[in-house]
Amino acid sequence: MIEKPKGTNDYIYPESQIRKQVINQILSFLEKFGYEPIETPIFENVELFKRSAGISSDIVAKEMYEFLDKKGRQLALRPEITAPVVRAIIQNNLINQPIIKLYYFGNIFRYEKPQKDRYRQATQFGIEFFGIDKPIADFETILIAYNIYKTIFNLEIEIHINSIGCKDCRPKYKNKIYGYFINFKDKLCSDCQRRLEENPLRILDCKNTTCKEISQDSPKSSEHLCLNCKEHFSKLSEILNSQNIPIIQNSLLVRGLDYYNRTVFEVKHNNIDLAGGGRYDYLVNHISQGKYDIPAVGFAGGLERLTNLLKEKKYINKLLEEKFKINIVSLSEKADKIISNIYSKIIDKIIKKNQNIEIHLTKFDNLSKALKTANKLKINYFIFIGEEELKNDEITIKNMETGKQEKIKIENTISKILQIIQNN
RNA sequence: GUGGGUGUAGCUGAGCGGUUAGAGCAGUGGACUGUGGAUCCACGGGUCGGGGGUUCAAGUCCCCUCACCCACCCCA
Repeated sequence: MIEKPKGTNDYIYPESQIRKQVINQILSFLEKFGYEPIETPIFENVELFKRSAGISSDIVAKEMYEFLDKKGRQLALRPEITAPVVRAIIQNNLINQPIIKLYYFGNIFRYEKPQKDRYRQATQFGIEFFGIDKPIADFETILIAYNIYKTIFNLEIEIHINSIGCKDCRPKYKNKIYGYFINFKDKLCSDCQRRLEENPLRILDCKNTTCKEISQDSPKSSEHLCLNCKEHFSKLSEILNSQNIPIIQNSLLVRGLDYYNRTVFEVKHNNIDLAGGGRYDYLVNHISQGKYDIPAVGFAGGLERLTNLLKEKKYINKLLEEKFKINIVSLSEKADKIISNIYSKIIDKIIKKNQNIEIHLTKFDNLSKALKTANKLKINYFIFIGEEELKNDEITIKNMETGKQEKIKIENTISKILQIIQNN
């Protein structure tokens, strides 16, 4: 037996149905804000990720699925989707538009040790908003992320938010942090001793008790922002507060991708990170190698974390409401043609009227079995022709809930069925 | 990548050195051959995750391996 690769999943009913409905709700919601869909390849040149998400991030440095194709091109399965979107808007000359609002939905791949909520092939949705560097764009992005979880799925969430500064103030802050932690080097955990040299900001994120205590008195990013960054962040906070978006200012929040600047945020439920994002004003410049310079902000959310959570919350029952089901059954070889004809006509009408019903065509030798099967399928109306009906050119229609049934002439079947559908 | 736990029928669980691996649910057939859901009866289904070892004897003990789960790490 060949089994699926580690960290991957098959999604079968009912989970496949839940996923479909959850993602449909999210995507149609995003379109209300004027976002348009974009699709990019699931593999790209390795360089795209190394130069954007950053060589110092674990995602790129340790977790990428890299491979050579038959001509020796260095490729990678995408570990995130922001860099590909940026690449795509540059390559397709969308860059001249004053603002660009895009959303995506697709798989990402990370070579990690799998657990619940964490798979090697995962599904992300997200938005990217290009063209506005003002806090109002950050606000819109956070508002959308908030409403996806709060309004659509009714989840209690926290928005953690921070500003990590810009290319002017961030290096200075980094130096301060380094200068602070170097004094405690021996007390830091082994990971943090390594981080101190690679990216000292990450120490702020450490869960080790000693490191946490040391971090308490470290220089706070909010106190080391330049005036512009400080103003940007305080304006954003003001707007969010005025709209009663429950934010938690978390000066220890540092995100794992190198391209962020200024605003970074995470959407959390209990301790689960549902989504993360922020501003990346230099990424377009970076990927276009200095040709274009466009500010941007966005976020990405994980579909699996959301659906796993919804399963626990029993929200899914709502998503799996039964459709109205009709079963058309032949009980005799001689009835097959008539039944098939009725079936195809009904299907034709349903398609034209866009009715939300489910229709099953079955064939049994014995009525008892046919009914048992219909029962398992949770059929609402059971319609059949057997020897008895054939004698008088009739068809029997049975309501499975009440058990009531009636015989009608075959030629009246379609209009009767349509009438039943209409009434339900 | 580090540490820990789990893996027995389609699903959920017993069994923890000793007959032919046991149960509930699900499935199939029948009681009931043109009327379902209920009940009763019968039946089918297992390389006990995989490989190796210890032993007269291994689902049970040991080693390796694979997968899943948990805590780190990291992150969606």
